[in-house]
Amino acid sequence: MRTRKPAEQRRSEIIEATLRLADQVGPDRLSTAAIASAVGLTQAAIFRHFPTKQDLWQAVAEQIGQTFQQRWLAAERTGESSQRKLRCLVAGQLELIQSTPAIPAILFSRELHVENDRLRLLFCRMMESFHEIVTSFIAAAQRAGELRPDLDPRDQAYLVIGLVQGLVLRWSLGGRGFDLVEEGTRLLEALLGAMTVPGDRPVSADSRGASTAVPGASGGGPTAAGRRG
Amino acid sequence: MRTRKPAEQRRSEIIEATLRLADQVGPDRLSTAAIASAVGLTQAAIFRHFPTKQDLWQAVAEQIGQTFQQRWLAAERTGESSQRKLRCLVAGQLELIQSTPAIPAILFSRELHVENDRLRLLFCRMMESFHEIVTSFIAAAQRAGELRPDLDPRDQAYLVIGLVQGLVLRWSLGGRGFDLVEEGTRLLEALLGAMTVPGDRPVSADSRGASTAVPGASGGGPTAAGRRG
DNA sequence: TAAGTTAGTGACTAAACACTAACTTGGCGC
DNA sequence: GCGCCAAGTTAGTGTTTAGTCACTAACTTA
Repeated sequence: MRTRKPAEQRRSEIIEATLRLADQVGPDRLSTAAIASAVGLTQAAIFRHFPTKQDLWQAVAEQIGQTFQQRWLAAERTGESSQRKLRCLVAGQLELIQSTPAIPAILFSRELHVENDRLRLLFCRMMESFHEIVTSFIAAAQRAGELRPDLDPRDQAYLVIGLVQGLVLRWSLGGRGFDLVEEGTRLLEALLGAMTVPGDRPVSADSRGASTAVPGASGGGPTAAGRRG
Repeated sequence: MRTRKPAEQRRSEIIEATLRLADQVGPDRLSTAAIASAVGLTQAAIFRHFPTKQDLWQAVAEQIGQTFQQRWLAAERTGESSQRKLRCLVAGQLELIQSTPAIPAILFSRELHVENDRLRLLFCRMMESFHEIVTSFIAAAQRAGELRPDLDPRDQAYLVIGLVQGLVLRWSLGGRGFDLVEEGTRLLEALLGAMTVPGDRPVSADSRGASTAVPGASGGGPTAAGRRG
């Protein structure tokens, strides 16, 4: 018994270690023993803080959910144009995933869904929330004349989400050989290009250079080295 | 020991059972014992046909790959317009996934990738092949004036793939509460709408009614039933 | 400083796992 | 109808897993 810490601190240490290891060995392959040794405890100590392993996953998922929602609110609060807000939202999402790659690993892991219905529903609601926000941004951009008004914003929102998810899967399968945020903003530009009348892109044209330096997305983190023009 | 079958037949029986069960319990949670009892053998018998479990997964993955490529070639061979070919391709992909839901489960499962690099590379190449085909269809449609020529076909292809993958994830997380092909063709229509100049959609307009009745896509049978001319 | 609480340990369990080896038998060619 | 061999069985192996339990050291407070 080396150090002794308050339960709350240990809890978050365990959650953090779980997130880190889930990426390395896979969520379902991850054993309590591996988590314990990463934190610097015995395996039994894990069960003092989480009665079962499922409870640990639940806590991990809730933390992910909170982090996501925080980001989304930040994107919503920026006083930018709706189209820029959308760029900010997508870039933020990709940044978060790039800095915590266990998120797609857990999200994609069918193991967790099979044995933990609560977890599946939690992720399902998260996706729905995200869809609602994207839809609202697109609808606002349409009303503001920034995007073609003849397309259903809810369907277009699914396209944006699919862009993110497809990109993350490709990034994940391909050994993470490219910068997620960079490629994502490029692809979003391609989609926004399609959602704009040809030869008439007032917002996307003059903001293309600044689109990567999204407010609230840089912030000194390991990713997003400020490259604004 | 009831019946005794030739090895090749047993092999495919085991592969089929593995695919079926991988969906139900999750690819990594799936044990050789469960596979054996599903086929009607003892657990040890599995290892007569596959030296290790990884070899079994390899065989499963190769079968999936072959089925996919067969479908893609079928879409390529239809004498339709490029835009219709694209619809056919996406619908076929979604049909295959709907009839074999273990495919995304295996594809998404990070477990398998972590311990089996060959498998990851195989899926990676499959995705690249798919991307190439979609790109070629889009480029051809642009040349034929069916789609806006001012968008990069490779990026647009990634959007199409993202559409499929995002949709499948949503379908998977949401307990498969909707028809994958139906929702997919609807969403593809939304994307094609964006890829077309507003008020000028010659191909998508007159083919919208027939777009769900894609050749080789409907059919009563589970897979590619007879597709007339 | 004594009493109570809490974080952590070490040694354990029962089940599940992939995989092996020696043995047995069904079905084929002849 | 007989011999042979591949398909299949029985009975294991060693390892890994989540979870338990009795115990103890450290912190808190009256």
